[in-house]
Amino acid sequence: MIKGLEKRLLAKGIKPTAMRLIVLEFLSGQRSAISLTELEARLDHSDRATIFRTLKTFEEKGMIHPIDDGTGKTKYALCQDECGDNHHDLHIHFYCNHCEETTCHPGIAIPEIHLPEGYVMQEVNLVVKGTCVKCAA
Amino acid sequence: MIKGLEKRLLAKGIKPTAMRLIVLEFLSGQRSAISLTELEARLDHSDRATIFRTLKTFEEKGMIHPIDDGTGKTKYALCQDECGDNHHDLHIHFYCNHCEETTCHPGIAIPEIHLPEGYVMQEVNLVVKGTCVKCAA
DNA sequence: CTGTGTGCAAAGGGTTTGCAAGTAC
DNA sequence: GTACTTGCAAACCCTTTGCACACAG
Repeated sequence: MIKGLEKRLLAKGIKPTAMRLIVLEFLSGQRSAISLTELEARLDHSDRATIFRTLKTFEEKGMIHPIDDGTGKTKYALCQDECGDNHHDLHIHFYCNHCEETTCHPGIAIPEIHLPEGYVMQEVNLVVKGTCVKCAA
Repeated sequence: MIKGLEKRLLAKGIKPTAMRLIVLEFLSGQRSAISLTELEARLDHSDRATIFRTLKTFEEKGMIHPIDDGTGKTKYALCQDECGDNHHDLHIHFYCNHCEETTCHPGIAIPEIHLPEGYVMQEVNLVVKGTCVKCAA
């Protein structure tokens, strides 16, 4: 199990330290995006700064992507394998007003957008807010 | 001129104080959204907290809407008259990576999004980042 | 030895609140 | 007088950096 995680880190050019494996393992077991503060709380014996830098490293290497869901706290989620280089949040994020969880929905592509003449689009961030399937029941 | 602004405040049920008129006047002359810090800098002799509460009041009364463009700073822009009650950012916001200005584009509707079964959509936040027409030239 | 990773502490940057004085009705 | 605004100050929250120690190659 840990072996698999190590390989994933190495594949992205990240040296697999204990801390990084722990963070990656936690992210793998998460289906929703998680914030730095939340991570710190879940991973005992861990320092905010260290986790922060771990996340930054992961982000640089294209292992995770940051999500700004409008709560003011940046959350992180694992990239899909297909992410490749330009993993610029090319999918929809859903924020549930009830459980306050943010989830990725790679299945739903971002619809085409027609900007006015002269505008150049580089990134798109689409956050849908509402009630998730768990909370709607 | 000030008369017109006063009427707009009264129409929304906001008591037109000096401070509020100043803030509203400034917002009216802005084509891009503006943050609290920026507003404080532009409006001399004004207190951050006062402007903050003024903005909150405006927001509650549906006079302006907050925009989270991913910069970490909440920005505000006047609502269109058509906003009505459910002025939940039903239009696209464009953030220019060059001039760092965020603009509203009410003309571009948010495309329809098909969520998975069981999800209830309440709000949509769509921020497109790139280069605006001014900076692209 | 040398470079990288970690932990503690503290600085930063922005938002938000408490409280007392001021203003309008 | 009563209710609402304003201004100053400070608390807050999260993110980010500095610095010294630990560790691996």
